[in-house]
Amino acid sequence: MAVTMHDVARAAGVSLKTVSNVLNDYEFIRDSTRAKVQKAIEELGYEANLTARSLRSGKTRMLGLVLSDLSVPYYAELASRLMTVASEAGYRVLVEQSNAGAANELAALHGPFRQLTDGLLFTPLALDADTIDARRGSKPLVMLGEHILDPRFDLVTMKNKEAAQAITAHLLAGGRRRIAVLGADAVDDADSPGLRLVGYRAALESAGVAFDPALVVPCEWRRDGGAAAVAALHSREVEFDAVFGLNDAVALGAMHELLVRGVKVPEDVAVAGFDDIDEASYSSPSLTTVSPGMDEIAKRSLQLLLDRINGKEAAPDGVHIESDFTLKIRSSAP
Amino acid sequence: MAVTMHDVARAAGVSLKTVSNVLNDYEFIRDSTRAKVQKAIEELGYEANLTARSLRSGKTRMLGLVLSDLSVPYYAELASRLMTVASEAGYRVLVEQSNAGAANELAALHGPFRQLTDGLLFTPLALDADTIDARRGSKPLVMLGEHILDPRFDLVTMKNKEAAQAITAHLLAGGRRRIAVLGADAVDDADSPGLRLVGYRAALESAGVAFDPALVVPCEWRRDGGAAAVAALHSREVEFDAVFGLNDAVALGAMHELLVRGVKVPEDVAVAGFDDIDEASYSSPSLTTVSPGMDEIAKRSLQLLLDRINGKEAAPDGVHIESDFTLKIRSSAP
DNA sequence: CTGAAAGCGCTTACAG
DNA sequence: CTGAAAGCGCTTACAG
Repeated sequence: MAVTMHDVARAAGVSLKTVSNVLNDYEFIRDSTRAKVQKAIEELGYEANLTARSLRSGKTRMLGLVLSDLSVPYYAELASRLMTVASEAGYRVLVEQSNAGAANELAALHGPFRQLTDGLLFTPLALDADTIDARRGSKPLVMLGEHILDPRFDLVTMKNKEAAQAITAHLLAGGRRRIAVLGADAVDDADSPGLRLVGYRAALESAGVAFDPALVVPCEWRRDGGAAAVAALHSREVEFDAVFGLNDAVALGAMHELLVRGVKVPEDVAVAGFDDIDEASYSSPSLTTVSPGMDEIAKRSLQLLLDRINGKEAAPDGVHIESDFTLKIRSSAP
Repeated sequence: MAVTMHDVARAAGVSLKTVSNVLNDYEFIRDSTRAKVQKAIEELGYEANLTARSLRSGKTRMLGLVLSDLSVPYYAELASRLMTVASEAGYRVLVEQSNAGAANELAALHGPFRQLTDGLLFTPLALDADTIDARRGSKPLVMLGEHILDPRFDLVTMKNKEAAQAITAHLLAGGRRRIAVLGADAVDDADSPGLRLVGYRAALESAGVAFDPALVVPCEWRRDGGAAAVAALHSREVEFDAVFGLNDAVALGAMHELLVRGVKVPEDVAVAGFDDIDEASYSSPSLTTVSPGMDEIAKRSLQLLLDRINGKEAAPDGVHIESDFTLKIRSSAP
């Protein structure tokens, strides 16, 4: 049996409430009383029972993080940073992997997972805004990423269009004219791929280069997706002098496939990505990409969520935070 | 206010205990009673309060996972698999990052983190066996990795020595004679680096190749560590025709640095790693490495922990599980 | 500034 | 097979 507040109260010769007051930093306690209680806590090695505290207070001091798959480097790096920031604020992060499945996303939105957390950082990939709004529950919910862009929600996003436009402009400035885009459907939508494609087209237009739908190849946002997309371009005999992978994994997979096929990077084909995961600095050649400001995203999304939890942010509509980006020019597209 | 068991009991016209029996799949309930209760649960949308259940039962159905840094690909991939396996067993995984610091490891071993979990998967890097044993607490604890090899603990390890020996033998069979080892001190100890170094030396000996301490370069097990180690070898003008990075990150960082310096891989220098992270298949050239059986490690370590929690594994001494390895021969060292 | 009491929502002996 | 009661260890009004 663990030591309880009762034991501490008895040892210190005070009531339960007084122990509670000391534990919760209540202001008006006589110094002598506080000292007695703290001495008893030390001597008995008392540790507050978090479960009991949660049951009574209704707060768990855990935050939920829903993402598709923790083994995806971008998510792993984001989760790691979020945990660090959360821990400084006295919170833990409980991760739930959705595998981008609607059923899993729905399950994370209420049910046990939600119950265990005081607020949710949610990267939706399958559900739409109305579905989420209908089941959002009463606890704070902050959306990460671009799948949902709806003023009803708190959103933390990156400047997808502007960043994609900037990196495409960089490729164009390097003399590239046939820039393949890997990871988007030719259909424009408001999702991350769609927004990045819009940026790509805007850059082409500014440079007076015609858009060729044959250069747009849909694929999974993974290394093998990028590799398969390059293979598809080759088998269709589409010519290109640059590749813009809509995330780093796609770009790195594409680069691998190009090099395997004897294509020189960047001499024959320049390669650019998006995310600036750690690996991008250490690939060979190192990968030109966009840094979407992951530190800023981690810090500000967590702060927003905590402000909602503590009632410090009271805007009735959603707050929209957009992180800044920077171009990382490396060897794959100098 | 959420719906409680009281509400369900009232709606179904039964007692609290009966509702509890239905929820906990107690055998001897009349079908008609069970049906009544289930109907009430459905209609009211009742969900059990996990915090209350935990307080009463002393079980949280959460498992702790302590590792140095979730943004390290090997740990991210392991955590992802563990979460998937745990979730199938009805458990969640709470991750704690230690940054390989003794204070953090100690804090994870008891205190709030331990309280929140029914058992711990622990990757110690800083603490020694005696310190851990003194504070291990009463809840199940399974050690991952080789830092602690002590029969007092349940251990899940990989065949470090044998695997390192096998991959070194592969490099030797390819005609390499000056194989640099990155990521070990020249001192043999029983830790992962030490064991892998022992395997390396055993392979040299079998092949009748003399061991040269100048080829052993200590470094952090990260991409930048591998890169720095290659730079150090070059500045010391040590000649070598192969690199064995003691994990994939080191090998990939080393390969990057070699290519940047105009060294051809594998023509001039062959490169091999250890771990078989996803990235190893997609680097350029793709990385020859050892797959330590991460799926097996995830499954068996979790099973062992659950068996301890449920009292199914009662061996008084620690159980030692060793996963099998396979060589992955790729382009960096064919 | 401190105390006595109630109650968060469950599970678990104990009866019957 | 089911019920009434106690209690897990806290926090929170309510008094004083």
